[in-house]
Amino acid sequence: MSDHATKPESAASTPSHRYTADLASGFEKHWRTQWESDGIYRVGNPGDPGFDDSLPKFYCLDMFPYPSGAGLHVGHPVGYIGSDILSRFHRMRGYNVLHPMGWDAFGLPAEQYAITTGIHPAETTRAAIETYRGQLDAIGFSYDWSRELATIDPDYYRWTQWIWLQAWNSWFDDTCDKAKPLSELIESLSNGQREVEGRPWSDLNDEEQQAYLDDKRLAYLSEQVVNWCPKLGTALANEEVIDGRSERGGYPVVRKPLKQWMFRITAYADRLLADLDKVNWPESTRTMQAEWIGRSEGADIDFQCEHGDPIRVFTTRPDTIFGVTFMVLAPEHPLVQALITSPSPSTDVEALKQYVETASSRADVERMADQEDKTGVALGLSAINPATGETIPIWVADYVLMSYGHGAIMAVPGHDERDAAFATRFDLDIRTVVRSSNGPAGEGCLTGDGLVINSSGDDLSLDDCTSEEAREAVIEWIEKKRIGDRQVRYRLRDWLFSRQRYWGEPFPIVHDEHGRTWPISEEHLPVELPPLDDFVPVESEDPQPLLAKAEAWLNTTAGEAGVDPALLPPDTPVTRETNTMPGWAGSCWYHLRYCSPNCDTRFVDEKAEAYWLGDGVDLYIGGAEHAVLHLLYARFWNKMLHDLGHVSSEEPFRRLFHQGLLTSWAFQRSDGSLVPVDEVEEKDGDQYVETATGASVKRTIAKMSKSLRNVINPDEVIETWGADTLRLYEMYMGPLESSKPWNPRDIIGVFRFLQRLWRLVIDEETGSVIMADEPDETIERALHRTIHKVESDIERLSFNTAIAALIEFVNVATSTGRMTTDQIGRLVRTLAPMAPFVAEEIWHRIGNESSIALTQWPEFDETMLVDDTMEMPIQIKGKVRSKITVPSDASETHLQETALADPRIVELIGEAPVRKVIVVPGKIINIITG
RNA sequence: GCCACCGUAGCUCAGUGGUAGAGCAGACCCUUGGUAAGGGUGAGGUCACGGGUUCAAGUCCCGUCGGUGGCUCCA
Repeated sequence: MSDHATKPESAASTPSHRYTADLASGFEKHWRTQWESDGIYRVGNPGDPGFDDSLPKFYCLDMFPYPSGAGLHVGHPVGYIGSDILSRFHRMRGYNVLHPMGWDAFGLPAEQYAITTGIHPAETTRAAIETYRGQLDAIGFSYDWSRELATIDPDYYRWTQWIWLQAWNSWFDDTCDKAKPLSELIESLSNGQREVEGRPWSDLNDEEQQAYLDDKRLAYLSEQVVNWCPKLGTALANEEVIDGRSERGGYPVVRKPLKQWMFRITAYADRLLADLDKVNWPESTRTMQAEWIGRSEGADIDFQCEHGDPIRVFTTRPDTIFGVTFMVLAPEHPLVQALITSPSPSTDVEALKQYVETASSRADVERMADQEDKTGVALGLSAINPATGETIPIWVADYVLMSYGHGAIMAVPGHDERDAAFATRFDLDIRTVVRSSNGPAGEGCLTGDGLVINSSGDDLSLDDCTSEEAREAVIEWIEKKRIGDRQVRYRLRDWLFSRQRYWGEPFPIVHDEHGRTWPISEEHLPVELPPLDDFVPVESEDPQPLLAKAEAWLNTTAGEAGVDPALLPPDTPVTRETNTMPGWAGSCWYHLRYCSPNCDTRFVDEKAEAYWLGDGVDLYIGGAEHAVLHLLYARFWNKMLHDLGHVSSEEPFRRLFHQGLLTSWAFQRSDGSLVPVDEVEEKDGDQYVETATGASVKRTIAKMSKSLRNVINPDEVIETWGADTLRLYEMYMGPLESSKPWNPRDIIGVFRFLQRLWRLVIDEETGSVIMADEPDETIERALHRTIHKVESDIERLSFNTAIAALIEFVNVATSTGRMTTDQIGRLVRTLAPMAPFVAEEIWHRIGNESSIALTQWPEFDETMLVDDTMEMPIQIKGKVRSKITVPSDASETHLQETALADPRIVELIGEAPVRKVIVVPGKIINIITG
């Protein structure tokens, strides 16, 4: 059999059955085809014929890729190889394994490309998917391709739109902390169980009712200041803005008021935070999400103002209230706006007006650039510190943000660095009211907790309290005086969900001429993207979504668009929503769709979902760069769908693992600039010079990127070495989670390992199997140890050590003798999850008919893990001085006697008295002398 | 500035309180003889540094230095 593998070698000297790249690629191609036609990686669902739902399940998910035109580089498959090993391992252990793959295919790059080339994003994306699929297949992944999906498929985004409508039709009930259908709210309003600010529902007119409901929805329309990126022609979510620049592309982002679709993710802040304790995720990722959600405990406090209403602030440090020497309002604060229109006599209106205008027009980049250099203007008004009764000035400054708390702060320059910088800049009072509990009343700004001092007033005294006690006392005091109360605040903002681009899911909603919104009914989904051939964003003061260009599609009627006639007469003229959903939409729920990718009656088949996702995805592997974006959004959608009864588990991804970044060598000139890899030559072993100039360059490690020309294509690696070598090398490089550099010179190491393994069992001259009739004892023991080691290493995703164990075994077996076919079978089954092609080939050569992927994982015998005799080191005072060979089960007494009788030990101890002998059976003997 | 992780052979990395390990590179020997060949044998270590705990520390604790990642006007 396997004559596909006996391709003659070009070099006459090479034995014709040696493991070479040619030989490997021959049988790799053969098995790929065979696996595909036998459908061995296909898995059914509960209820399907032959599907045994009493077996345990393993849902092993990869973060699906965005198929870019450039194709895969060797960094992409790192995580995929890891998850494939786990999937294959679990299949052999008797699990039903769901291991799917798909495409995150909406998004900016394809559209940016369309702008320059005019080629429709659908076309480039489909082509990219084909490339990716071919590249992934060559690596030998065990995906169930019958479950393949792409977020751009109308059959897929139909349900993305359906989920969005669920959110649009829901509200968050604070009293039980979960989402409910809006119909329940309407019912409790109409039957009088609930009122609107003291008014019965029936007293509200139609418009008021609508406005009230719209304000409750989980997906709602809101006019707000957004992160507008002129270069990308779209607004971005907070999570997509880094240091005032767009996450993709790094373009400047400015603040602009726009009417946008939002998600009420803040309603879930406490649950998203609390449930981080329920998942098996990397600590760092949980910390990042927790910090992003940013829970702060504190209090709201009202400060009486000279004129008008009191100013409400939020503070986490009520214990420092005696140290409040001024207040600061955000430039967008209503009081500031009011003062500009009707100024008080002491207000410098011109200065104020100018400051507010400058602040609002400044991009966030600038605002953040000068954190040290505080700016601000005095309002000419004052407030009263409720603790001291003193009059304190009110200022306006852009370091206070309207979007957090109440857009106003009580400034405590003695104990807050930002307030301190502001006070110093404008020469305002600084008062120390906390001292360090162990040190002297300190110089500088103590921002932590301590002991409260200088804090006594008429009806409140905090002196000598700890900060903790003082906080409680102040909260109690303000609550009693009814000037404030305890509060918890989150840093998390609602999620801006509209984009002004073309290549995304359209919203299933239309607007009537009165500005009211109407949903498309379920049976008319999906709202398909209209065709468009011009993708250049419209340049205008008021940003125009691209879909506005599709005029024929844009202006339609309620009936045409699919609005329920019971809601709106079919001939009502309506305009469609022109925003599209962001790239994150499709990835929020793809893990659900994989359970039943072709279900056309529901977004996911109920029984399939309950089986595969009853307790969430078992293992989710993907990059750490999604820690607060995709992973937070997907958790939010999952919770929402869970509340509405559509999804079983509270959390989507039970266990999460981040693979490390694959880096590559890069070369640097003496001035620090980078040189492409292909313009560098090696000299004298460890020196590198730039080919063109001969100047010496320094080797560094950098991300793989086109501009450095240090990108390695997996196709080329497979061509040169075979897919098994690529898989093994990527796993052998180091721990899966660490970032590590691709070093072409190391690949040959794992290739040689496969070659030695092959030579161990296949005669290189004849191609026949090298067999022993009787098992060799040493090999048998080593094999049991190897199976044990590989098994426990795979379970903890430590593939590099598992491979090292296999290398050791092959080295031992090679120098010991031959193996029986039974031993060879167990060896290749142990190898199969990591190097499936060569394992399959040998498996068949030793006479098996069915695929190795469908066999059982080999067993090991505990008693075979230890040898009969072992070498034990003897220490004298903690230093190894000698070694003895003893039976493995020797008693402590026997060990002690043998050790003390060892000639070298006798000599070293000499006359010194032995004070103590520590015997750790199986490990070590330590002799303590006087 | 804060948080997390890391520092072991020239490189990339294992190492579970108990003998310091692997692959690659480099050295030597054997085999082979035409462009990434095979086998074998040496060599290579202040486990970043300084303290502590322990019979025993690469491993646990504290500190310092260096690196990586993340967060950062969030009151």
